[in-house]
Amino acid sequence: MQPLKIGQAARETGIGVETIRFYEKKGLVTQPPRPIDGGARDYGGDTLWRLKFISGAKKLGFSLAEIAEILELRTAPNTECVAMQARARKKRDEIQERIEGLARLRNNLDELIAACPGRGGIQNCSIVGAIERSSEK
Amino acid sequence: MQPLKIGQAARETGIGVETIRFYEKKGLVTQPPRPIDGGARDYGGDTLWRLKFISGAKKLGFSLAEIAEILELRTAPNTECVAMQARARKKRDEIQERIEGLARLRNNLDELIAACPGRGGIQNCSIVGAIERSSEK
DNA sequence: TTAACCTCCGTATCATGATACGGTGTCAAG
DNA sequence: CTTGACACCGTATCATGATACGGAGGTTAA
Repeated sequence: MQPLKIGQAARETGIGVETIRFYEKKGLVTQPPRPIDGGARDYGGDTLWRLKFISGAKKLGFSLAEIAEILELRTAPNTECVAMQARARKKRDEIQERIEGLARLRNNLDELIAACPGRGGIQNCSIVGAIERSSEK
Repeated sequence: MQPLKIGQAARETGIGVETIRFYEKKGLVTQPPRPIDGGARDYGGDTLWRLKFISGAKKLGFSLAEIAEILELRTAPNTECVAMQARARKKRDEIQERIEGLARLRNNLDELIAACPGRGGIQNCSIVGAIERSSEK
């Protein structure tokens, strides 16, 4: 397997070159060693796997900090599968809470929109008034 | 009506003093003029109204940039109520989209959690494998 | 009168997740 | 042998939404 240069790994994963370096600085991936004979570093193998994992986990709503934790979890010996399951559950519940909060928000806005007559000057707009009052809640 | 000092306005609105100053720098509220006789600025009247509006709009999920636009809208003469209604509708739709995206996320996680046996080493964890594969989608 | 508390203001720092810039080095094709 | 495309690396900048710090000066109550 010939070495995968950073630009190729970037194309492969859909992550920008600069972003890969950024992940290195953050410790999410270890910067591959420079070959003894010089030349470009090899971003294949485990590094590529990690980059793909990061990309996938981000799509699932995990923050970089959370991803870092999960990656450590995976690297640590003797980690049980159930620990990973617990993370996923926690994240699921967080997402559920965010959904519920947003749904409440949407319902509030629906009420405001329904109550607004949609004509006249903004000085008497019921939405503006309602937003003002909502600061008290 | 005696003047409302920044600290009092902060308590009244639940916004920090530093944050009010931050909103001034951002142009969300105009810094009230200093009284001719010196002393503290008066954060009552329109300024207080704006601070309350900002607080309320934030609770409805509007970003500071959006709030700034809405406040300009309200300040501009001849703005129609219907323009405000359109903003609210747009925001409502954005929130709806975010809800749907998050719900998809939650469903993905539910599937991962259900598929994971919850025992054994993390090297064979189906969740880890699934996250890796999800980078390709 | 003196301590405690406030205002005012500029500047710095934080978290999160990147992107951009500038310079040097290396390598391969034309 | 030169041009172009990368790699490499440090540093700077962006957006968002704040919070923190330091110091000068005003106000107030004991």
